[in-house]
Amino acid sequence: MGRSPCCSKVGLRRGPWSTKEDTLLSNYIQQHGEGQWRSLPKKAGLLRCGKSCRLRWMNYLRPGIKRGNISEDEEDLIVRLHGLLGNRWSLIAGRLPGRTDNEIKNYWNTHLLKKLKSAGINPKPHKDLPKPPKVKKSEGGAAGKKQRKQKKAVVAADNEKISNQDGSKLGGGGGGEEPPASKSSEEQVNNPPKTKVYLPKPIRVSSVFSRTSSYDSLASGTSSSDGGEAAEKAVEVVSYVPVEWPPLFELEDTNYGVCGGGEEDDFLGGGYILPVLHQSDSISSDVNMLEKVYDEYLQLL
DNA sequence: AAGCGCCGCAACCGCCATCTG
DNA sequence: GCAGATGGCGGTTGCGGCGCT
Repeated sequence: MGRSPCCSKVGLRRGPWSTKEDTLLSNYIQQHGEGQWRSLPKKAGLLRCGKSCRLRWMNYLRPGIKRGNISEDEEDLIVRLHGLLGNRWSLIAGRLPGRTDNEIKNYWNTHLLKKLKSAGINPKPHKDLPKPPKVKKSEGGAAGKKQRKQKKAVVAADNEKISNQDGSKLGGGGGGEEPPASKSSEEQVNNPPKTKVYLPKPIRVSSVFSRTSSYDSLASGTSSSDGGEAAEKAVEVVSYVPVEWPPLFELEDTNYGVCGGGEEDDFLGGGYILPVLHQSDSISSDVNMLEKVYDEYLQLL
């Protein structure tokens, strides 16, 4: 590659992971939890750098990871989220339970980019979108790394919430992702993070729009990233034209659908994409959460 | 069957934010 | 306030598989 190895230490293995290495890593993390990636390889008996271990775990070994077979609905959502968020793959991945940022990034670069281009659309990478401000330093001071873990745990907690409510039907995805070392959701409730940016909650969504409507909407302006102004962006975002609700997914998606419908906010174009929960208050809280998410983004943009 | 080129994906790298001492 | 450690993210690379000639 011509680059220097990420780890100064020589003698570390690189390249594809063997099943034995996977097993070692999985076993270690199951026993000791995530974290301490630097020291993890040594403790786990792996000749890998910590970063490599983390990547392998996050993208492949973590429970609940879905591999391949990205559905049209997921694809549609990716396109739409990319229109909204740009190349913030981790955020996009957060909306797709079981999908990793790496996978989505690859899928975008290999499939969707071509698809969009072949459709006469030139989706710009939205690099010129103003980056959302990073999460401010913790106000408590001592929050520290815990807060970052909390940030992650919020997602996990949300996933858990969903899975608890719908019986963990998310294909082992969002609900299945349970960072062993993350704080309990209880703790999240007691110590809500004071982050400015709400991490998107991985949810399973139905496609609110036809394929063409997504691509069309992209073509019609979402990709016009040169503007980049907040209002413009907002207009672009809400310029998606909703179509009639598609039938809810079968099986694992039976509990997810689309709420709203452009009555209030047009997050992701015309309707909230929300888990259809059984508890009405949960619905409203999620609506509020998404409102916050979207409002935050509008402000940031 | 062999050679070649393309494509997809796993993995790596650099950079940045944050925490800790 | 500073430096080192750690974790996370996005961009990029390179290998292997596959199809075409």
